Amino acid sequence: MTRPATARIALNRPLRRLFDYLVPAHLEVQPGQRVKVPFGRQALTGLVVETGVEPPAGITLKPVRDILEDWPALPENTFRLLTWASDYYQHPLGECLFTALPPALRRGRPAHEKAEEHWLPLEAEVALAAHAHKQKALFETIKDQPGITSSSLVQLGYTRAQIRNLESKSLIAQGQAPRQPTPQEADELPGPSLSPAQQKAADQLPDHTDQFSATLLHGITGSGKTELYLHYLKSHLKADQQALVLVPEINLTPQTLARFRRYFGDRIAVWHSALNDGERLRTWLKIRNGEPVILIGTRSAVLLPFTNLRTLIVDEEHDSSYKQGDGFRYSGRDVAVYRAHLNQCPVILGSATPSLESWHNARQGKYQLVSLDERANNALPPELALLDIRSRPLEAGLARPALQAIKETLARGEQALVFVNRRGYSPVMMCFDCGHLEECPHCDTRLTYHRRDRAMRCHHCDYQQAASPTCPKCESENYKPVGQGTERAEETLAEHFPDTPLVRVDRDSTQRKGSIQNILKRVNSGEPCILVGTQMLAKGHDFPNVTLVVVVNADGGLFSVDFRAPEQMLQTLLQVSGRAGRGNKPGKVLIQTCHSDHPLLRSLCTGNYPAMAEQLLAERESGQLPPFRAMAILRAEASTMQASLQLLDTIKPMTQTGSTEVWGPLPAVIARKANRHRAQLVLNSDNRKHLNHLLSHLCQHLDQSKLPAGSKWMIDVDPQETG
DNA sequence: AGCACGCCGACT
DNA sequence: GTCGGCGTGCTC
Repeated sequence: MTRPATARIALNRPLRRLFDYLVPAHLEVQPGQRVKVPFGRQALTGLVVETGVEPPAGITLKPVRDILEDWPALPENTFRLLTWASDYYQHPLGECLFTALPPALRRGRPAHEKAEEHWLPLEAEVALAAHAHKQKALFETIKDQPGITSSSLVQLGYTRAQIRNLESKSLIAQGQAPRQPTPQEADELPGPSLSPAQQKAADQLPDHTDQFSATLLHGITGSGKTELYLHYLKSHLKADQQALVLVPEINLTPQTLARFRRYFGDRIAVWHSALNDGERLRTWLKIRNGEPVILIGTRSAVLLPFTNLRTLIVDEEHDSSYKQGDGFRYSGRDVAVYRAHLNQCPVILGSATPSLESWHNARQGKYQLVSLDERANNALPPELALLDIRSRPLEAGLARPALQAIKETLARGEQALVFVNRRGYSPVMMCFDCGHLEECPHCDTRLTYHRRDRAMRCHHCDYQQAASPTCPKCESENYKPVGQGTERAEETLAEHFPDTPLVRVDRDSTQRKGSIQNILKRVNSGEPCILVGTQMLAKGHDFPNVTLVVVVNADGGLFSVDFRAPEQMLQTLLQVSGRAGRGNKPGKVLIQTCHSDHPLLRSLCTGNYPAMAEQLLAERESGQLPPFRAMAILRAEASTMQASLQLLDTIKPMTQTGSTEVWGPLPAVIARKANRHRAQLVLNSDNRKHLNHLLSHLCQHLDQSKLPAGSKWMIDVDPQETG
């Protein structure tokens, strides 16, 4: 008796289980392949996990309806990577596997792209109605860049209707794409030239792209890490090989891209949240087909189905945005390291302020440490100084000496940057008579005041209301914003420096597409100005004429409940300090604080990150915190706090094993979000393997047990936010 | 997650 | 009498 052909299939559903199907004789399936299957009374796209399985007893299998293509959408190494990640992060396999597919393929669409439309001009000049500015501009763009694609035009702000309009007037037509340089030609483009210090670092980078190595590249701000990446890829990546460069979302600017394109031409491809479904599918197919792309991408790019990936680079590896904050809570950086291991290829982690995890790994010899401690172009490191603001009069947060320093900087024809560390300092409206603070009706948070549209918003749910001109409680008119938001700093600076342009950079002022580009262009013109802004200013940008950085308040991270706060504070402050003095003029950084004798701030002023990292690591070790132990958080939410705590209380006994210490259950720092009451149990283990097994058991148990209505739980492995 | 089934309140 | 609210249970 021969067994019928069967397949075990993963579905894009939050279910920690797989489903078995019969495979009809006329179909052939293999792991990683997309299939269409009946599920309840719906038809879903599934991914084959295993074939020839013994189905559980007492279940009548349904047959696979069809295959979507006869090749595996997920090649073996990508499949193995995701299987590992599903187990490591305790997230359902189906959802993990589907994150590696572009939206079109998740929905069961066919795996080929619509041909790209390329446009050519048919006339040399156009006679259009005088008011048709957009159409004229569109025509000019096509004339300047013959062969430009519809999607590029849409990105430039034109609409498909406008394109169709010009086509109907026979002014443009679809035509041949400009010839793409072949990989060989891209290979012949010159590489960047390196300074002696850069060359010395380059010589220490791994030689082989066919064996695993992990390198931590610690390069101070302005030392030219990107040149090193480019040089490395130029000299080691072969013409038929693929590479991945992971970057934080906000670092993926047209400037970064242009730098890579200069050396690799059209071998460069991008992957980030702003791509549309068509662009996603096209790039996904390129990668799946093994085209020798160098992909610049954000977090999720590490999950793409590369078939010949020979080098991984993680830029700004300390950046907390590499950790996904909901759903499949993976770390793009950590998955990249594992992927390099699976592929037997090098991974380079670069940062001016490496994460303590990576620093620890380097110290233990798991990663090779390569240091680049000279700035490029003979620029000097900035000089850092603390400015104690205890009992000094402040004007919207700025002390007299800080204002004086700004004045002197402007007088020299240079630019100043005022950095507002907004963590914990959102502009809140307060009544100065009765002390009333407006709270979100659905969350345990304060509402934040947005001057632009006079709105009060909650940053944790979608609640908003109009700002009242008087105190909602006592109707006093003495109702004003407190704290040091960028808007207030901007006002005061405008009063002090009426003749100097002020440039504000924060989420509000840069929401419009391309507005940050305009801002940067203006700053780079070099005219004296004052930049005022938040985190967005801290990273990556190169402002050659900024010679002074003022940090309005450095104290946010010193006494936080989150154990990562001091690390993140130092990283942010060093990154923003790195904006000063990148050109040929020396830079100065003034850090306002109420704790000028705090050892962390003192060592910050030395600018010596390795010493700071050692100090922070010593604290982590004495507290038995990561990276000295593995941490996972079991979070619960329910309609009451009591229900959340109770759920965790019943689970707690299961988590107490020899190698695991358990804290809690405790209410989360923001105990109520969108009317859900949240609590958590923190698990700490000396042994990552034990912790992983414990979590697997826990999931199994929780999946089987019936939870009270409305209760939910989730697991966060290597949590970034402990609140 | 969907989707259906199921058992109680306000509509023609 | 029924349309529809969302609680609960199941999906190979």
